[in-house]
Amino acid sequence: MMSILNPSLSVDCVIFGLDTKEQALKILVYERNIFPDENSSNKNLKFPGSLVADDESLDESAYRVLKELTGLKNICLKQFRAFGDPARIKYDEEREWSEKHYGVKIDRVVTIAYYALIRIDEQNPDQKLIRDKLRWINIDDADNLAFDHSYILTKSREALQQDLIFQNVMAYELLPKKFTLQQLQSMYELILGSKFDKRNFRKKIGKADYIVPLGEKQNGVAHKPAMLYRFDHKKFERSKEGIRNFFI
Amino acid sequence: MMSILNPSLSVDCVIFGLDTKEQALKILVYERNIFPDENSSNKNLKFPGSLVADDESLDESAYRVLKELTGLKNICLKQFRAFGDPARIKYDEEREWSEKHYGVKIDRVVTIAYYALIRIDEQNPDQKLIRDKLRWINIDDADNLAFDHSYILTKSREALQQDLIFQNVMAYELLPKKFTLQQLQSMYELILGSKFDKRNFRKKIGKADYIVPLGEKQNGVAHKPAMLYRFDHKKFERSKEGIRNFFI
DNA sequence: CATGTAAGTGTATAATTAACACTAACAAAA
DNA sequence: TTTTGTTAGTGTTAATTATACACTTACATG
Repeated sequence: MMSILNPSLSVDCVIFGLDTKEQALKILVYERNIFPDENSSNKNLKFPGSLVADDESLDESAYRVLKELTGLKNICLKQFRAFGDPARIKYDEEREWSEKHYGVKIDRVVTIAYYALIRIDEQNPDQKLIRDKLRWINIDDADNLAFDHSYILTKSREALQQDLIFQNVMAYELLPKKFTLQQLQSMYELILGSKFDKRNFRKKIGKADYIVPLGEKQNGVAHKPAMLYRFDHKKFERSKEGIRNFFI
Repeated sequence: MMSILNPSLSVDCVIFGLDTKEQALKILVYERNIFPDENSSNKNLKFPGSLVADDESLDESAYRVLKELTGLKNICLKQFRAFGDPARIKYDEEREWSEKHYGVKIDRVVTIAYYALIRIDEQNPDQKLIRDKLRWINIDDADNLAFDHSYILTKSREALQQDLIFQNVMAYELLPKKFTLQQLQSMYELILGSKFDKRNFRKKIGKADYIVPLGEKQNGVAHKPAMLYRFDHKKFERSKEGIRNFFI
């Protein structure tokens, strides 16, 4: 039994996925069909989202969306910004689609935006649950999305970069359970959009006790096999308690 | 002519004020009288805020609040978080007050929170405009505020600290036009809640070209007069363009 | 067994941080 | 006019961290 949806409040989820094989950062988009002539553009693509039910918190709403639309759970969502321009809904077609979709009259909608990080991995059973209207697109191709979602994307990426640099966020969700240091470095590079020196990177990693080497190596690769590592969540949490001594 | 207020959307402004004389960080609160027996507690105190009008953006709404309630303008507001627990309104008295105040039926309200920084300064003419229901309270005394405003305060302070450390935000709004390095250091210490070494602090400041010494010194003080400095906004903006080279 | 490919490793230099104590300049009081 | 109290202002050293840079190793494949 669904509660009443608030017609002026929504949540939207920017879901970043790291494609380790393609070495690409992608986002999950929901495809509608409200502009039939625009198959080549992104006007039909939006982020997974929903109006907020009157008895749920914003976080609950975001997790509900994620679960309903993608089947994903146990992933970490982070609220990063509210978007409330009265003209966010740009086209009549979009408003009509929304009204039909939610069954309520819609005027102005303020959306609370979240981002999440997951890995794109065919071995990952969760992936099967993603519905057919959803698909991954490369983040570099994600211009001109529906509503103000391109702007939301820009802001989400800024927030992610900030969090990655300064808070060491949950970016490890993006990697497989066992990963190589090259994959780790590549993740940083993809998110931050810059390259790092391999040796210096590994020196830093060496100091992080929460990146722990398994005894194990890659196999089946046509080159020197890399050591596999895992991420220790407990040690990570403990390390984050360390005092910040930065200023200015 | 006022537009229609959205009964489920509000903005709230956490306004930090630096009292240079008292060396204290304060916040601006609005006093109501809905719990007559609670003069000693903070249950009657809330942040300046308002429901959002249907034709204004969130930012516009926040600036309107600020101007209507305090007369302040030209100060920088920063959105930092949305708060949407359905049980944010804790007491019937609060709901009744809100309904009477805004003249609409109120159920669940999601608030978008902003913070701002200003200096508390009797020479500052803006200060005269602050209305009688508003007053400054010391940030350390600000427990048990109305609604979830104590929680909002905690989060706003975290956001401010983050922004101060990592972005070098507009904290210079907190200082008088001409300030001493001691005042500057004290501002950092009050916001971040820790102490710094004077010499090391000044060494860092020395590298920031946007803190420029006026030729001038303090006078009338019963000790060696300090050099006065000013803040150069243009140089500051330029310096922020510098590439961030942090990672991990 | 030759080839291609990514893994893995060390050092020297520069830059930054952290810790630490005395003298100088003023107003007010004696 | 001298003394006292108070805050301003200043430099060095040692430790840590950041940066730049090139060759050898281990595997799969042909």
